[in-house]
Amino acid sequence: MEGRQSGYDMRKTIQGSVGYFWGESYGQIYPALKRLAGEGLIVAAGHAAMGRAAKGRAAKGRAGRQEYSLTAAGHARLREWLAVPYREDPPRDEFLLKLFFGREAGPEVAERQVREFQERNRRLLAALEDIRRVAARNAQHPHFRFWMLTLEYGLAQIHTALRWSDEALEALSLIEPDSRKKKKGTNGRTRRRR
Amino acid sequence: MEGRQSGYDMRKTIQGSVGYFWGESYGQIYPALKRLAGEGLIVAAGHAAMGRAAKGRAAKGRAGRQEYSLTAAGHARLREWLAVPYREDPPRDEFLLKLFFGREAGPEVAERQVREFQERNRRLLAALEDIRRVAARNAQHPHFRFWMLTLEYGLAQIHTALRWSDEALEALSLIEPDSRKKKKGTNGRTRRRR
DNA sequence: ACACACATGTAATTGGTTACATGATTTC
DNA sequence: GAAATCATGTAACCAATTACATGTGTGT
Repeated sequence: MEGRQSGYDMRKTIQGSVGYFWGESYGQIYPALKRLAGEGLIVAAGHAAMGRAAKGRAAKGRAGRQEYSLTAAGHARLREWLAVPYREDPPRDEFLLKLFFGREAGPEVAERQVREFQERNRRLLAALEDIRRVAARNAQHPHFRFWMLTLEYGLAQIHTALRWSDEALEALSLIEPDSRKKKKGTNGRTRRRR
Repeated sequence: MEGRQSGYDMRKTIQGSVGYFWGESYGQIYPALKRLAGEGLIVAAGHAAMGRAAKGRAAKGRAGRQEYSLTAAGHARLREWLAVPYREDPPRDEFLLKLFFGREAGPEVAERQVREFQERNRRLLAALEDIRRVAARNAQHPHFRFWMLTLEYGLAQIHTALRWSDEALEALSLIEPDSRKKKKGTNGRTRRRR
C-alpha cells in the first residue's frame, strides 16, 4: 500500500510502523510474495534497478531488487479481508505464567522478572513515542486517523503495564522472602513461617 | 502443582485459572507428559481405577486415567525455569492490523471490528471477574498473592482496552464515510453524526 | 441399553522462525 | 577494492493446533 516496494522494503516499513503489534520474517515474506503474484493479487514491476554491475553479463542466480504493487484484485481482496472478523490466536504470555508460579521461586526472582518486564515496556514506550513523532508529520495522510488509533491503543496498554508493574513491585516487596524448605539440601526442616 | 493430576485435569485447571493468558491443547499436553516422565521430572501414579467401591462420596466418574505429580527434580527444574528471563514471541495482533488499514474499507467496517473487540473484552472481563471471585476463597493459599498479581494485570489491561474502544468508536464516528472513488456517492450519507 | 462425560492419544497440517547461502550496490 | 549494507531466497526445523480415533465409567 506504500506504492511499489520490494520484500526488503516491506520488512523495514513493517518494523517502523506496525512493528509493535505485527512482525514478518523474510522466510515468510518472500514465499508470500511469490504466491500472491501467482494469484494475481500483486504484480512484479520490472526490476529497473540492476545497476551497471549487472550490465552485459548473464544475470545468473538472483536478480537485483524486485518490486511489487497491489493489483485491483489485490485491493479488493484486502477489503474483503478487512471485513472478516479478526481471529486472535491462543494467549501465551510467558511472563505472566512465570509470575503466576512466582511463589515457587521466591519474591526476589519474581521481582527480577517484573523489573525486566518494566524495562522492556519502557523501551517499547520510547519506540512508540518515536513512531508517533514520525507519524505526526503525516497528519494529512488518509490513513492517519487509523494509525493513530492503533498507536494510542499501544500507548495506553503500555502505560497500564507500567502502572501495574509499579504496584506489583510494591506488593512483592511486602511478601516475606519465604521461609519454606528453600534449597537447604539437608533437611534443616521447615522452620515455621511468620 | 495442584497435587496429582491427569492430563485431562490439567487442561481444565489451566483453563479455569491461567486460561486468559495461557492455553494448552491435548495434542500438547499428552506428549509433554510422556516426555517429562521420561526425564524423571514427573512420576506417573498407578492407575487408580476406582470402581464403585467408593460409594456415596466419590461420585465423580474416573476412567482409565493416569495421574502424575512433580518429582523433586521436576520441582527444581521448575524453579530454574522461573528464573530464566521470559521470552515473548513476536507480536501478532490481527485486530490492530485490520484497524490499521481501516481506511481502506471505510469507517463502518472498522467500527464493526472495534465493536467486536469491545464485546470480546467485555466477555473476558466477566470471565476474569468470575475467576477472581473463585480465587478469593483461597486467600490463604501460599500462591494467592501471585495469582492476584496476574489477575490484576489482566483486569487492568481489559479495562484499558474497553476505555480505548469507547474513544475509538467516538473517533471513528467523526470520520466521514469516505469520499474517495467509492461507487455510488449518494449524497445524504455524509451527514454529521454525534 | 444407552448416552454422556471422562480420558487418552496420534496424525496431519499449519504457520512460522532461524540459519544459511549468495548476489548486487554503494561508499570510502 | 574492501567493507558495509542492500536484497533475495531456501532448507531445516519447530511449536502448536485440529481433527480424528478410541476406550472407560456412571447415571438413568
